[in-house]
Amino acid sequence: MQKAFTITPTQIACSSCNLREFCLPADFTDEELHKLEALTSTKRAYRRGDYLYRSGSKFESLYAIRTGFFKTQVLHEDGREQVTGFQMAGEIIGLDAISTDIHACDAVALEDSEVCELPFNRLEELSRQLPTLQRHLHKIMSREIVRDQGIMLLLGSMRAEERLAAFLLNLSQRFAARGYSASAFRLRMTRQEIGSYLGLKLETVSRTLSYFQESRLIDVHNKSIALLDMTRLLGLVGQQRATPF
Amino acid sequence: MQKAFTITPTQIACSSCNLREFCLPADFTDEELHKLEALTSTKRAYRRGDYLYRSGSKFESLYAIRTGFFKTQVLHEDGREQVTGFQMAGEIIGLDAISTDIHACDAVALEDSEVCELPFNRLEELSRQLPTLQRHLHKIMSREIVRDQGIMLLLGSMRAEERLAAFLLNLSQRFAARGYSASAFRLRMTRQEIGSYLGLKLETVSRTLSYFQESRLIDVHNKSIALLDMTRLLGLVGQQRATPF
DNA sequence: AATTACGTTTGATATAGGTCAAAATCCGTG
DNA sequence: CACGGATTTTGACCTATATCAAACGTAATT
Repeated sequence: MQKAFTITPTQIACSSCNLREFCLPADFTDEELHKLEALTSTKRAYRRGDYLYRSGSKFESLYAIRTGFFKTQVLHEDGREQVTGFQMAGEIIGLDAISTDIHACDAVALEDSEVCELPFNRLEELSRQLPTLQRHLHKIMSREIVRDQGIMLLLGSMRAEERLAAFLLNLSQRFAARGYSASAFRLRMTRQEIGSYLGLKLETVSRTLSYFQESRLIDVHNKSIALLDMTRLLGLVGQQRATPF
Repeated sequence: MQKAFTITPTQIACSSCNLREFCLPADFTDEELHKLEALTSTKRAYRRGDYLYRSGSKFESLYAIRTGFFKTQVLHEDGREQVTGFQMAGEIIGLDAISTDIHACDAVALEDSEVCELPFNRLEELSRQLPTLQRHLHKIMSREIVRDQGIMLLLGSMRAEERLAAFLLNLSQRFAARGYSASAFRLRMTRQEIGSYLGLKLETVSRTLSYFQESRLIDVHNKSIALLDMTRLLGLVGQQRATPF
């Protein structure tokens, strides 16, 4: 059996799954590591456009993204859709389904991706035995709640420019945390999907990006984007309007 | 020792706490019931305007609302505030703090209220021993995630009328679930707080309510409100605009 | 009962972002 | 490489909601 976890300065990284969010503070016995390894062993590949799960389908497992990029969306009866999040490597997806045992949203791959399936029953069982894992699971769920509240703040009180700036900086941070460039990356989603996430129309997203470009804040060409001035971008967030006077 | 739980057709209700959300499917031993009872024994009273906890303070416990009404809000650096929820009897509050051990929002009593304190360490410990409790805790957290996603949909894609209609119907449902009238109740929050929650200015809230009143959908006088036509109100939600033709 | 502070309503006007439309660009496929 | 569909950009115009301001109610306080 290969070693399930490798030591890093402050954390243990799961080698089989590359689960940033699932990385755990140390001290497990070999026995426990073995169990954790077993839990995360089922991997699966998805092509761009594939559904990881659909709203309404039965909940069995959480999914940990190994590589790739997903979006989650809820569909309103009348056809309106709301993108509720973009998920990347190391993030856990499917938490919303625990409440009813039915998935409450769709999860769609935005590029070819790999995920680890985490059967939830076994995860619960294991987390009864391993307080560290239990605590970790709770933190992951809580973090999702905090994230959602941040989006409420964004949707409820920010102007288009602020929303977009916050969005770009958030992506930047998450790429950086994974060892990619914080200042240049490829957007995996369309303007329409960005708009849905941010509560804006795609035209507004496009216009605002163009405006950022003129202002030398960013450099966009289609899906490639470079953040040229993070400081000013950061300054934009939390500005009721562009410099009161 | 008084009996901790009383049987209802499908659930067990916690007598000490009146914890709708904490009600659990049956089969606990007396021993287990005793432990649950002990967990939920610390009660506390709050006056209108009191803070249950503040953003930035250390996380120790979740709180189950026994009676009364709270709001939770996050404050942005620049002074903007976003109300992230209104909580009533039987609901659990404080889940956001688990992620960092620091409260991420304020919780403020909107009327005189009573809460049960649930020390989180002991809750985790107990839920390791009682799978039913564990599952329940997970469902509560997941339900919060689903709720938040619903609000994202509301904030991201609904017009003012829809938002308000959805808001009123949501309150109505929750009052009804607690045995109060579904069609007449007192709003515990100001127009400003409603607006913050719904991503609208207080004037827009006021105007929209006035418009609903003219349309004989509701009857408002200050904080007392009666829903006169729930069907039409429901029809409003999910309408891109008022009857296309 | 008078005073004050706070919350609400309503009106007039401004504006951010939506809508509709056309052109430009990108990308996958035969 | 050329085609066709999807995505993006840009323009012109419109509207829902914000903003500013004033009057009005309501509820707590003395």
